[in-house]
Amino acid sequence: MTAINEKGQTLEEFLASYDDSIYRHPSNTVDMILMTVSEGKLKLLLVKRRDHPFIHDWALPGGFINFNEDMEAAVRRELEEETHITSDTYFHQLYTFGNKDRDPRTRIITTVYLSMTPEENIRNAKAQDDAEDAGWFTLSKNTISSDNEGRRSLVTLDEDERGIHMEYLIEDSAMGNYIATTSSLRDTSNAKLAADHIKAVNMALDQVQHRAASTGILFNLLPKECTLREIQNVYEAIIGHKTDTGNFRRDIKKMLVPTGKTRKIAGKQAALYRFNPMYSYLMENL
Amino acid sequence: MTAINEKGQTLEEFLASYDDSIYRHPSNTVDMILMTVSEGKLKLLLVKRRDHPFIHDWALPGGFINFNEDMEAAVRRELEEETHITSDTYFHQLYTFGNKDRDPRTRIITTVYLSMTPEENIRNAKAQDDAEDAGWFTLSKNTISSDNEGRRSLVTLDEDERGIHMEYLIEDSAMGNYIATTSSLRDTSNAKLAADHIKAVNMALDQVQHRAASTGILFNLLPKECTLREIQNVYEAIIGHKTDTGNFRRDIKKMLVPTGKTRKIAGKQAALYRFNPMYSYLMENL
DNA sequence: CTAATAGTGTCTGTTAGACACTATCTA
DNA sequence: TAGATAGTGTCTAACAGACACTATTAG
Repeated sequence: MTAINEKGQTLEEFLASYDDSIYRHPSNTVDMILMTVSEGKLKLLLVKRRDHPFIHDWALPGGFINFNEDMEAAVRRELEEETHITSDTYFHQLYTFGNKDRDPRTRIITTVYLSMTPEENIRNAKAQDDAEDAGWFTLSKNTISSDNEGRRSLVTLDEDERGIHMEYLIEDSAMGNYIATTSSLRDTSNAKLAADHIKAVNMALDQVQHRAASTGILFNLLPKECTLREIQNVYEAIIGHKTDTGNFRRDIKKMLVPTGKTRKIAGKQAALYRFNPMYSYLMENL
Repeated sequence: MTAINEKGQTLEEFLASYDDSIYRHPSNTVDMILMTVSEGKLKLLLVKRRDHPFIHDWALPGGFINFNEDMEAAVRRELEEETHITSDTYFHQLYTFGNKDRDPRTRIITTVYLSMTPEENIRNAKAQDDAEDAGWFTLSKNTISSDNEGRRSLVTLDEDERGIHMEYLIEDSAMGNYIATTSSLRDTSNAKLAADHIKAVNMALDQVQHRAASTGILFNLLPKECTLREIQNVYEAIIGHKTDTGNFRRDIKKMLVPTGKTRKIAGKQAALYRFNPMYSYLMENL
């Protein structure tokens, strides 16, 4: 392991002479799509920015990655700050946004993580010091037109307590061999999302809706043991419409193990199940 | 648009006083999974590192993102350097790797892009100044065991001219609601991949194999007009095994438009088709 | 004619959507 | 008993895998 480079340096000598301070470097942040299901609706946490830039806009919670901090550690830190829970919250990487002009402060490259937690794990996420407010927004996406040229959809974010309504037009169109997506604020609403956050929200919605059917991702929104009806309620909140109970039960059972236990809300007792990720299609799929 | 923050600053005043030079910043790079199909095999371009760190290891081609350069622009720049073509090469973002110790030089956060190009577009990719060699490696992945606990697979990278063989063991196992993946160099081979590049290679293989069946991604490996047999050859190279011709033709035609033209290699003339991305399942899927 | 490539037809088991039905518990 | 929740059974159309078959061209 004492290989030498063309300048005759060992690795240690090379590293000692390595200096990248002559270059200006981007800043790196993590942002967080934090989803939960509450009252049969898919919800997203947004914080209202207290300072420039994008002052008073609603933004994804997030922050800078410390130089000596793993990206996942930064996500966990942000999650704990927002949800006040230290237990493991599920998240996975969604996308990295790095357009050079996406933030007026400096070059900021942000990696967005999609995280989910059961409603009961959230202790009233409250505004942090960099936010003047925080709220859970109901998320939905509806196709308004679709043909061989492309598809147009509407992504809406609603917060009832504060009466906030945001509406973005998403256009997917054929570009050679792939689909290009653009998004634009639709009406002169009373609020808007900061920076390019609508892109992340739209990607997250698409991904969650797609994976809800083929992977066990929705179990991150449920307690470890749950009834078939609870699973179906979460599924319907994600996809945005009702689905057939018989068919849903027939199919979801392939991913479940009965616990033998039961629980009752009203009427008949309901059997409790546990999710086994290896039984799901996760292995075959992505 | 002259909103004022709590310090009484306008956006302009805020930006003038903004200074993040007191923090040490990570470096940001893009790396590239460049795939093509040649002689019925899925190939990946790797370059052999000329300098520390990971000297003499095989690595994904890539480089630093300039401070004033969009990430996609950096990818295009790297692609042109490697393939010597300026025409549009397809690519999409795969994943961002940012563990704090992944590179001994400094904190380096790299975003990996998956790109594909038809074989005829490659002008003999040659080693750049930071590489002492470059080669196209045949990629394959085989499951060696699978049960309710997890799955073990082997990813192999082979280069015949130089007689290079690399073999990595990939282990997927159930962790709560999701699947954790680990990878390890399997045998004491004559070569290995730099840094954490095997993770990116494995993710890329999984993603391409999965998407080959449900999206039109493989058309990025083909000329604009092609025969059904050419499409099937590329498909089989990606998934790594033969498939039924009748069934494949029946299904792939849903994404295609006949051009009316024909072409002949030997035997019967073959009809030429063109891919229409909107006919594919891309819209419904991810 | 044969060899080589291109392309079709059909059977069958599995799956997905639609929908009508039964079961258990409380008040 | 009614009302609420839990859970089942069945029909059918669409789809996917297996596989046998026909078509066109060169020499």
